[in-house]
Amino acid sequence: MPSTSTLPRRFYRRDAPDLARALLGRRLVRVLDTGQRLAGRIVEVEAYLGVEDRAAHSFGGRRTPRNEAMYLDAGHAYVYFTYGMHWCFNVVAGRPDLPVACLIRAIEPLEGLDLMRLHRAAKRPRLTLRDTDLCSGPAKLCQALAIDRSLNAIDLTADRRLFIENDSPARPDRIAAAPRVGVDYAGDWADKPLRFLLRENPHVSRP
DNA sequence: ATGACGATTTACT
DNA sequence: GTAAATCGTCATA
Repeated sequence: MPSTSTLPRRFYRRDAPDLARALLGRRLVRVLDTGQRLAGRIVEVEAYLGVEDRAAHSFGGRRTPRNEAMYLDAGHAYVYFTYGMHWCFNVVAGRPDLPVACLIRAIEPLEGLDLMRLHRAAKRPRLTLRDTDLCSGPAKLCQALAIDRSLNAIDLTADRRLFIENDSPARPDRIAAAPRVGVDYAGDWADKPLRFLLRENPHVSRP
């Protein structure tokens, strides 16, 4: 019987591309106030490299109330609001005061699918939700797992509401790299292969 | 005080 | 394929 445990601080303390690859295959777990457990396997992650990365919120050393969590120690959560309606969840990488992070773009739902479906379908009665529609995007998975501002800046190595378990990592030969999504404004940085995903996995945000 | 803009998703032609 | 939805955040004044 395989045992799992919450990933420790040292797991997160590395540069963002390394952490992004290492996160693939791990289990992201959300425990609601009711005790209900929701979880999925991480299948797609993007790396944001910090001050030199034009696509990053911390580009040029920018530090505002919104992105303050990027400057925390590795293993903290950076949750931000965008497009007037969506939340996105990042895992902070690096070390304190280095504003680098990994955006979790998709997970393969494993636990609590019925509740995920309810979360996703709220106010969207016309939407037919296949399993592959539940968590196949950064804002979709936040909806499904009920991740919002209340979880910004929490410590993923210590918080009982949101953490990542030490499941088997993805085999390196199963990992593909591609340009990041939605960062066309970032010039040269838009083309760099900083999006990592599991090959031929149907739960990624796009092939 | 104001205006432009999103690390997106969904609906529609 | 295109466009709407929708508003917090930030830079500028």
